[in-house]
Amino acid sequence: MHDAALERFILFWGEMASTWGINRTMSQIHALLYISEDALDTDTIMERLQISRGNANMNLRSLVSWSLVRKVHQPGSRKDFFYAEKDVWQMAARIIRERERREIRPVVAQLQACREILLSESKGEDGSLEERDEQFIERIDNLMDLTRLLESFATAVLPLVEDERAKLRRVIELIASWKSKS
Amino acid sequence: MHDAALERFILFWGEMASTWGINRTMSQIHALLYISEDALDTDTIMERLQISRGNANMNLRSLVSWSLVRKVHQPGSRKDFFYAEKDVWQMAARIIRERERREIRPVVAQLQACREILLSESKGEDGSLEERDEQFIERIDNLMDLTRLLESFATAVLPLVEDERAKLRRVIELIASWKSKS
DNA sequence: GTTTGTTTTCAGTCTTTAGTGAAAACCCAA
DNA sequence: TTGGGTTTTCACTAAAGACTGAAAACAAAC
Repeated sequence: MHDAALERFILFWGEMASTWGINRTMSQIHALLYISEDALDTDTIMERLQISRGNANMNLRSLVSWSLVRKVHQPGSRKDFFYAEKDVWQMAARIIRERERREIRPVVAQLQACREILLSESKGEDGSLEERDEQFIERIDNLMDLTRLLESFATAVLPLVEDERAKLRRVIELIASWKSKS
Repeated sequence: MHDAALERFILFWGEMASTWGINRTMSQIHALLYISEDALDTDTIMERLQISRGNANMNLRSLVSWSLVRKVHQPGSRKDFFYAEKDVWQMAARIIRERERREIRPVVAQLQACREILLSESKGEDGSLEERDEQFIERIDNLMDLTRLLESFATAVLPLVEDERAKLRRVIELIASWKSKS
């Protein structure tokens, strides 16, 4: 039997997720499904992880929205079954894509907003900026550069993960883009 | 005055951090120090962010342990003052290094432990493994590969950020290591 | 349209994480 | 070694986030 190992895997996978700001239960469900060859239904997951139906439902939907798990039908049953992506490269790619979309992209917008507030509120009588404010803007700009690099890196690295053959070509492009930034 | 912009920057920087599993206040202190040209003392930070002494102290220490902020002395005062790293590339490098050390590195050890439990508990009478368990081990191994790639990527990308001149050389090595893995 | 099996929602509760503030420890100068 | 300024600790409290369970909504079969 491999129950002890599975138990341990599920627990630590959940812990790890929570240090990265991801819901613990969501990650535990993911761990369970990743190891299961078969698609599982909600009741099986509830029982295995000792969680409520609401909790299972919410986190399964969340996993589906991250494209890490998909709903599948099982002929002869009206229930939904859930099956996890098994290719770790695809897994990584999907996590990168979603975090980029949900959490990196909005940062540029926020920084831009700060920049605009600064420009509109900081102008002196003669339209010039104080040194202090110029420095502030410069630091905001530096963060924007960093954020944009992260974004472009994410988009550059994704096809690399998803399509083995495209790897080298994309890395070359990546180097070129780094060179032009420095 | 740039107070509205600073306020906004501090708030959203804190929000962003918390979606990445980083303490909100720690990140707000960091935002404040990053924008300040001068080193600030604990009381100034407490007053500016409306937080308690204990909270300020704890999070400042944490920022120092991440190498994002350093304690500095101010001649004529017995207080500690705090000054944030201003180079965003250094900042990124330090965050990557710490997260790698604290949160990626232990994953390999945990996965290894799962693997060992599996091997020791799953052997049949004849020392062979069931198909189910072999599949489990294979999936654990795939996660270990991914984790190791993340690790090696982190170590490869760090000098690249820290030393502009080493950039190309390291990327070349990176490509080589990817090639040998695929 | 009704029954039956299933999923979804959500107000209330629980758990976990973060923050407070006062007391203790620390540390230097006198 | 004593005193005053400063930092650190920690038991307690507050806030945030996650979970529950029962009721409502839904959907397929009859």
